[in-house]
Amino acid sequence: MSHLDEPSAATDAATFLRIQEVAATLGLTTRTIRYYEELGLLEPAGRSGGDYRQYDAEDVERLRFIKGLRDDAGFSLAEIGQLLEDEAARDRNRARFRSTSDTAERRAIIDDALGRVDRQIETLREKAGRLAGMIDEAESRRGHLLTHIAELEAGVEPAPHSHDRPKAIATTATTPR
Amino acid sequence: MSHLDEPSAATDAATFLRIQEVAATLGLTTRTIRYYEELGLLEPAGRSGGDYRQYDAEDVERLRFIKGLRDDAGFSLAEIGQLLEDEAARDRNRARFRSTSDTAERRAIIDDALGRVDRQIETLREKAGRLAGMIDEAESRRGHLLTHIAELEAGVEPAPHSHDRPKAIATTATTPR
DNA sequence: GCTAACCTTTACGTCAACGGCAACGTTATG
DNA sequence: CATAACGTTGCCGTTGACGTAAAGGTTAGC
Repeated sequence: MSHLDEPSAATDAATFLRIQEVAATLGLTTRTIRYYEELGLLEPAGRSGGDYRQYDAEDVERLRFIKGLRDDAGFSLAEIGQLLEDEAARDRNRARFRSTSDTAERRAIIDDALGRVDRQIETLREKAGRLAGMIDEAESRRGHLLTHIAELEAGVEPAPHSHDRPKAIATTATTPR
Repeated sequence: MSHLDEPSAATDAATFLRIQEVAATLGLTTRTIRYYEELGLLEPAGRSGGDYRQYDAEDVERLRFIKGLRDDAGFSLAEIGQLLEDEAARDRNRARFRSTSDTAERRAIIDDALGRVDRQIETLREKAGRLAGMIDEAESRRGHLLTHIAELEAGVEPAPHSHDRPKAIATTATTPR
């Protein structure tokens, strides 16, 4: 650590993480992180003198979000790329944002970002809705099972009811497996 | 579920669908359906004399459920296999269920199925919970953007703040979003 | 009973999402 | 300054989830 950074450099190195540390915190592999970068899903905050990737807290958050979209929401990396294209554009906007003093333009940029986030939220809500539908369906099946139990409890005789699966087709010799 | 089976079985063939019809109704390909069968995710109700697969309504429902688990919940086919191993076992149980008159045993079988369905529901709820968490997170980001807009509306002048990303090393990387 | 449209199995091809080397440079530490 | 531990790019391998084509057999309509 003989580099000349700053006079009061105590937490310098701590603010940046190397790829292995990031991978460990998030439960990913370094290969996966590099692959995501290769796909354009993220770009590390910086590089060291020897070209080591340096990640900051924002990068880690972004990766955590990506992992969530992958594991929790089940999106493909291509879809995730679509959802994040937004923020990538926003990152590029930040330079313009800082370089302009025009309040109207700043407002426009933020409005733009807001629209993108709203699209993200809607996409997630859509998925959550369909998932909720599936849960309802499963609970319906559960209720049906409970009904069957109730029938048994009521002392229903094992009558030879015939609402089971019909034998087969009547064309030719049916093959009962 | 189904009405009484009339002796006048004119809709015999109609109750069974061929693979292409199933694929069309569900928006799948025949290849996909055969592949799922190959993985043991389902088994068609029967075969015709010429070995054509014959699907009934229950099969279609099962396939729709599989598709939901894949698309809506984002499970892998292996995970889906785990979740359905349940129903596969239940199917096998149905034969025993019908063949026994022992109420206690019937009760045991249904209880077993109930436990499996409960596990399915819990798995789905878990996923829904994590998805809800992500939505909250996204909404939080949205709120933050609104705050920024409010600041602009309040007439905050573009002060030369210097908490942007430096080229190499930062002092305190508090990520303002 | 002929033909088109559908089905069967078998097998190889493909694309996404990584895993796992090799060959080499960088950083931390005794 | 030696050396282990970690990083870099590059490239090939693998697995999951199918697509696609071949070489036939089946079913439905005329």
